[in-house]
Amino acid sequence: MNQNRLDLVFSALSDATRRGMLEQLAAGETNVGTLGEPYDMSQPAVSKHLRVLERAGLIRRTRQGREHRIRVDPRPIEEASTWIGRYARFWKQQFDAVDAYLKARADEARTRSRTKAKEQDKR
Amino acid sequence: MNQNRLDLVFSALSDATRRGMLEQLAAGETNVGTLGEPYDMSQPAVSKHLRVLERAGLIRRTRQGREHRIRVDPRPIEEASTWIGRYARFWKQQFDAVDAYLKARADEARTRSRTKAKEQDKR
DNA sequence: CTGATTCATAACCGAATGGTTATATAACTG
DNA sequence: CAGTTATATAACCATTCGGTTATGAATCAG
Repeated sequence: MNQNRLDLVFSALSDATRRGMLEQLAAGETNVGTLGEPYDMSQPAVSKHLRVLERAGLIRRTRQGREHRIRVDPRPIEEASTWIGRYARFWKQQFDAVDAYLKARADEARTRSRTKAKEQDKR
Repeated sequence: MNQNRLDLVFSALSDATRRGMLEQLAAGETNVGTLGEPYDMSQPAVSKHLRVLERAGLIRRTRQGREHRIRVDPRPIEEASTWIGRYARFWKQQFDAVDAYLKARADEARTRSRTKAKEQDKR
């Protein structure tokens, strides 16, 4: 399908191994072997995970002799964070609004609990 | 593989159709048919996308007659937002620190070059 | 009851995913 | 030079994914 950047980033982040690699890279750039050490998988499997992260633009690599130094490129993460953050904020706000509404209604009900009979809800 | 919650959420978000559905749901809860209208795909395909969102905990459904009312559950998105937000903030901070360092070094180099020029004058 | 509407499920298909082993390439080491 | 090390690539495999068509089940309308 039409794989845009956001698709690739979220897809790359959907694997715990790859998220772990990114977190490991937060401690500083390393080579491929070191990145793969924590995981019980073959070297080609590690190589594939890195290729996925690279295709998503989440890492960059530079050759230093026979080693590949891997470092994070924070820009695509920033993009994804923006999307998801905007969305999360919207729902937090919705939740807070409903919360405030319910609280207000509870207060109101308390103050005129004897005068009011029954409220009809809309929708 | 060992599919934890974060895996499922990011995986669900990695498809533009599903992200679109979530955005559509921000306008309020709807039924399955309405959710699928914007997309050029069969009804079972829509149903499958909803199942993916549901497995990830991103939506909830309630039956009303023959219709299914779909609404967002914002909690898993909040979780994902937390992970990615923390990560994005870390890298922004790193970037800012490097930026500040480079700027400081540039300033220092500027003053040093003036000093060096003076010393050469002395010679 | 009959027929239409809303949705899910089953069965299938091709492509992508995540893993493997085996092999290739390039750089370092003695 | 030969041997070791770091990494990628190829070929393969099972599973998942995103789509399809066909069918089923429940509810609504006349």
